[in-house]
Amino acid sequence: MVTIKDVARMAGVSVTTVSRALNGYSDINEKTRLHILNIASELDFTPSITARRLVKRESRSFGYIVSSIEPSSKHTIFQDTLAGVYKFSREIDYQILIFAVDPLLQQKKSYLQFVREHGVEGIIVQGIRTDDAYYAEVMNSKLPCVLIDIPAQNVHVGSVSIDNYTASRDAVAHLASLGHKNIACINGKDAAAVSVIRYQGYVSMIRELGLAVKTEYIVTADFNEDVAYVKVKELIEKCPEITALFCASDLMAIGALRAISDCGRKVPEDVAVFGFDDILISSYITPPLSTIRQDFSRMGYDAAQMLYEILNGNNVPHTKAVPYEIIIRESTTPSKNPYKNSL
Amino acid sequence: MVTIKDVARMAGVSVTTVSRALNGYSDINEKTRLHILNIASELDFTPSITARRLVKRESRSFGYIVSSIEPSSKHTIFQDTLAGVYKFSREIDYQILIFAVDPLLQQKKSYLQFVREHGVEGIIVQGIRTDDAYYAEVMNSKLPCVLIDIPAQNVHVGSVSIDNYTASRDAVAHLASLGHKNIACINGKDAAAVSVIRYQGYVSMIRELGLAVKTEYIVTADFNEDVAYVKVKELIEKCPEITALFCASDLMAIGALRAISDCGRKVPEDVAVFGFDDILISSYITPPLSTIRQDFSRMGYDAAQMLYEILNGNNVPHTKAVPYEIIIRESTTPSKNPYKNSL
DNA sequence: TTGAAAGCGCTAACAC
DNA sequence: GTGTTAGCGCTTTCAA
Repeated sequence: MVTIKDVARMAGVSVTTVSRALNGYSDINEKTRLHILNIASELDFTPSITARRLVKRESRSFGYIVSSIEPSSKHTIFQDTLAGVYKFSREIDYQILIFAVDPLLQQKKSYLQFVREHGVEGIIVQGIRTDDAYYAEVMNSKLPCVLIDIPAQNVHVGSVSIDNYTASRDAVAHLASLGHKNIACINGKDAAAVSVIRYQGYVSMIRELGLAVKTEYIVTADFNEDVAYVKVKELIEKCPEITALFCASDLMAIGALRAISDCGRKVPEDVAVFGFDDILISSYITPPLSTIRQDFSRMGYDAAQMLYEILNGNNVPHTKAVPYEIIIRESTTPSKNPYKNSL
Repeated sequence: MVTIKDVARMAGVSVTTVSRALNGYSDINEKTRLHILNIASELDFTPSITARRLVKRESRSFGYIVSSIEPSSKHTIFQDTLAGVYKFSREIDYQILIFAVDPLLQQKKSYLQFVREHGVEGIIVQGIRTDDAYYAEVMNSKLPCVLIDIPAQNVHVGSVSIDNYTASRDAVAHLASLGHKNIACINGKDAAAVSVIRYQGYVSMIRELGLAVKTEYIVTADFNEDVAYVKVKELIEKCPEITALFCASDLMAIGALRAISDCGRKVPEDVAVFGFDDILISSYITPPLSTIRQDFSRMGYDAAQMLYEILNGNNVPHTKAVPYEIIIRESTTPSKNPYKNSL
């Protein structure tokens, strides 16, 4: 390993001078600087980030804390968000350390231990629920932190998400514009912040439309496809007058699609189905799903950026609503699916 | 920040003794050890990994090098592999540093610089092609390295993948067992090692079955859905006698599905389609795709494990074939799709 | 404009 | 068993 010492020796200057030359200080003779740079590249010198970290007492690293990295997840949310986080981190030359709060990997370390031993400067948190122990730990520490999809903020905490409330209202309004009056809501779970907000959006638009909010039209399915299948089947049997479903996730919407089909109803003719997320499957399934598209890569990028600003004490809003898109496909509108004709 | 010095002072011992107590050395009085441990936990002391790295000159970290992190990828390969890599790394208490060789993030750093400045002890490489500049760099350096899906090995390089050759033969044999004689091959690209091998498997089984290998039955589509659509459309029009397609990836198979449908043919009745990978969409699309399932999480795990062994100079095979699974769905067999009846 | 010296937080000989 | 000393590779006062 070639160190700064080797460069200094070869260049016939002190270590200090090499350090200054390499870090672009101005109080150095241009000739010496060039000379040192030459030697350094000749020797193929790369400074040790570890040594620099130790002396500067800054790690230039962020933690990316996720509830778990599922090996065979049905969506690419983790990977998309990470892509965004990675992109911004790279721009500011920060490193990302992943920390999965996975009960399966029996937790030897607490989140705080992890953060401290690596000297992580801030963290981005995703996929954690408000009733999670880690959530409290994060909120109570004073480490700069940006939450994705959890609307909490204080002096060191920010949050990034789409405007779930308005998006849900948009979805319900779309269903109503198609003539639907009996619109059910398939929600996730109460411990998920987004669930609550999407539910509120649903209720508010139902009311605004002059429709009644019926408790039997509202079920929760834990963001799970199979649970949704069961719950929607029950729902359709109990309330056959329902002609539209607003689902708080695509996965649940896909379960609903199956349930409706198994009840002998057709989508969208008998029952229209609206999802949330626009995961990959949604455009490939039959019928393709109308949904709210979330740009997780963008959310990751913006989260990392906000974290950087908070870290540097810059006065920026600690909350950010990333744009979303309402995607209309055949699960709510008359079909033009080319497959229909050929199969 | 509480350091080992603070603990030493509070415990009334030397820094060395604290270090020894904390690292479980035996040459230390049990009483002192307990005392120090108490003080340490009282003070909420967490050792600095950075400092330890510097002095021990080992980073306990692996690089995970990918061609790019696509924000909206159509598969979860990156995330699945990372999950596996992460899992093993956690078991041995190593850190993962991601390095995306993304032309879009204009490369300020070379892979070697990255590796050296972080003192990464070994790397796992995925999604890189053999004509990639990084590939050569990796092979020429002597850093321990495990490649996923590239069959290269030497004293410091290992590789992990499924047995692509046999898997391809299985796929073709399956198609033949259904009575198909005119089986085309939709391949990826020659620079991808797996492409070449899958092609060889195809050819070998076609020959073994006593069928003719026809060059016009073999097209490449760059692992791309839309390219596959165009190529397959051409193919079907030119060679209408073809009744089965072996595709080197699910994505291309999905493009093929569309192409066949647009040619007025039906899958699987007129043309059977076989894919490769078993990405998520494949089971949700209509008709669901027969394919070879690859367990990327397992590949990531095994790759990390092999890397660890190589690193430690253990005498293990530098090549590993992870089990695959042949998945038969309706794109090659008569349909039982519940959707069919309801839509 | 340059260098000497101190030190970041930790580990590892070596002595006691 | 425990402490002293040196040092990992780098940055940063402070002097010269």
